[in-house]
Amino acid sequence: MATLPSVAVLKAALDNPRAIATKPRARQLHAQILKRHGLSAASLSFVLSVYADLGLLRDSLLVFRSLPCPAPPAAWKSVIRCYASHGLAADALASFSTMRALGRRPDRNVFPSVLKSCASLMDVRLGEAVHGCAVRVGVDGDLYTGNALMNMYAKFRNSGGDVGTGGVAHEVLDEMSQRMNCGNVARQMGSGPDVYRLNSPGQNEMGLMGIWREMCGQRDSVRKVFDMMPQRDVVSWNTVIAGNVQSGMYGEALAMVREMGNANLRPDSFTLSTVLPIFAEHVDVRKGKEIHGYAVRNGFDSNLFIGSTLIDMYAKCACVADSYRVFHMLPQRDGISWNSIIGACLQNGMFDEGLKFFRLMLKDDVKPGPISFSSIIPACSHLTSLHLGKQLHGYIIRAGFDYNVYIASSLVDMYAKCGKIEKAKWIFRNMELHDIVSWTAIVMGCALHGHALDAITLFEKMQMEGVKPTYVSFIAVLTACSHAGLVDEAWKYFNCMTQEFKINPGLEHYAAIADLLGRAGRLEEAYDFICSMPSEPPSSLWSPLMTACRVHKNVELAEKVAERILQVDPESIGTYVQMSNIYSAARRWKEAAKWKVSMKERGLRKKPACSWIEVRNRAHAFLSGDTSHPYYNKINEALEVLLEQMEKDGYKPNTSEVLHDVEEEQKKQLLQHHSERLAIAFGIISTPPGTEIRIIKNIRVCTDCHEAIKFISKIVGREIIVRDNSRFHHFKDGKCSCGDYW
DNA sequence: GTAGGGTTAG
Repeated sequence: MATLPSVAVLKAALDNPRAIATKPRARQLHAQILKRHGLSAASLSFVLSVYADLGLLRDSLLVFRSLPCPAPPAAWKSVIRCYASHGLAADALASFSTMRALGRRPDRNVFPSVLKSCASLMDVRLGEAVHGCAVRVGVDGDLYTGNALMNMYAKFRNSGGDVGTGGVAHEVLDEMSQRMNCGNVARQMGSGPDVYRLNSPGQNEMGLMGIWREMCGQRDSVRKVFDMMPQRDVVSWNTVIAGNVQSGMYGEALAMVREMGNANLRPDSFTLSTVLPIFAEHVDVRKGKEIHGYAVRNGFDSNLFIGSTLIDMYAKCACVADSYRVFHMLPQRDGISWNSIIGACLQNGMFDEGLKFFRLMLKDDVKPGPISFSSIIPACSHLTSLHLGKQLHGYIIRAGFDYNVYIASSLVDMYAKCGKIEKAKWIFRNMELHDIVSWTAIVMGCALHGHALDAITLFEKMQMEGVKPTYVSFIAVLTACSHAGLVDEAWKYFNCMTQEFKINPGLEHYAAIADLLGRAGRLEEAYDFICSMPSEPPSSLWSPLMTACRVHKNVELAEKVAERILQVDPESIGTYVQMSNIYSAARRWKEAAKWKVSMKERGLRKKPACSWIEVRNRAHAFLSGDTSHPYYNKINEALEVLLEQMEKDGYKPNTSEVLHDVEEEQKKQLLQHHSERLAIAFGIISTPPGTEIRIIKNIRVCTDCHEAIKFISKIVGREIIVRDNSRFHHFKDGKCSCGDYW
């Protein structure tokens, strides 16, 4: 049992309350003081300040409520500080109001907490009122108060048009003054300041002009406070610099870093981690490295904040190797360092590595937070790993993160990309709040699964709910139109985007329209449309048209397109392959061979068709004609049995898809062993009857396989879901969800 | 009183 503190210890504690560093010690002190000094307001408010310093909200409130009314100013200060440090801004402000209503004069120590609360509630008017109050009390020249003022005004300025949320605090105040008028403030405090916590957002009462005036005003407010401060420290400079960075005023921010020197202040770790994101955004590794060097010379490189900012900066500049180096050099790591290195991998398309770091993080006993999950779930989407995604989803639910908008959006995307569109829709429906990203994710999901009408309906519903479509969401809705052959709708959205929403169409939008025209067989129109682009079309825009030319057997246009592609991208493997295939399909073997030879001469190799399937948590990959799988014999046997039944049901192999100059029987054999058929046959023999089979393929399904899979789905009575490089096909009962349009 | 990591993209 701990011994009670002696009189000497107690005396020491009174001189230096910060020496009490633990909750039990604080409680001991509390008990001792009660024993020696009784319930005097002075001694209790001393205990209160100790509790508040330790951030013990409950204890602080208990002591506060036991104080005789009205409480001394020091007690108010402690409670306000405690509320503010717990992020309970509304409670902090309510207490501040009550304190003033009771005639307690605030001193300079209380303003930083109050101003911070105004900033976090984004309450511009209240913030200005508190500023006025600080001026009247005569503490606006105080260093801490000045710094807090600048921080607040910078936050207001950077919030852009979000001033409306300030209504929350207005309601607090309105309610406060009503209660004040009713008289019994002491009774309210008795029931605890919690009664002031509100959850309904207020309305924006300010007109556009008002907001505009406020914004212009705040541009200067930060600077005005800065200029008028009688003394400034590093924090003052850092605050203004951070404010500038957050509102995109990079030039001014960097100029101020240089100016700091004239004021005899050296940039510290705060300054550096504030300006580093500038170089990340501008992809300027050279300048970023200079800062890194400065950090090393000044011993800041082991700082966790600098570390994660550096990792992020290098990643954004595509220097992941440097991100790794910084990460491994860190003497210790927190959750954010891990999130940074995971994010660094994912931003650079290194999904497996990202997952590796995620596992190491767990092994290192660092608990993944919401941000870890919203970073790692997209890795499952990219790798189409439903198994892993489900596992993580389970973790997310257990941790209670499933209501986080970021995470929910990434889950919607993950399930859609892993073939589970119904699950994606279910999660979307159950989200309590839909932002533009979650809407876009579900619209895109529907588009990929060929649910074009759902996609369009959702896109319209989104706008009815007041969410403005963006660049990316138009890509999603155009993709939906493109996969369903909805040419008129696509044009409608394309025009609506440019004219109504003033969004400049990007490559992706052009690609969707061009792709659509091509698929619809309007090849010349597509060609002209691509040529109408304001800048030189890249090869990625032409290649869908090339595919369309192959599908619609238009050799002449294909030649024109090939020429355009090779102009911008002479190494385009796809073009050589496509041209060779197009000539083969036209039985112009000589020209086909010419393209193949010239491809070989350039040392270009075609990427092989590959299909894979997850069975019992393992991925099994198959190449076309692949005999290497341990169960190959069984797979082949299954394919034979299936083929027999398929032919009885009326399946006729479409050998025109085989672009080799070989005998008819051999062509059938080649078709029979396309990678997707091997994967499907393996799926049929290694999973329980009746369950769905999910295949992923790296290139488009050929028409013959598409036809064959329809028969197979009916014969085995199972749903077969095939994801190719652009969309999903759901085969069921002899039909495909794409309606044979893909 | 100041600082670091996140979701959607044919």
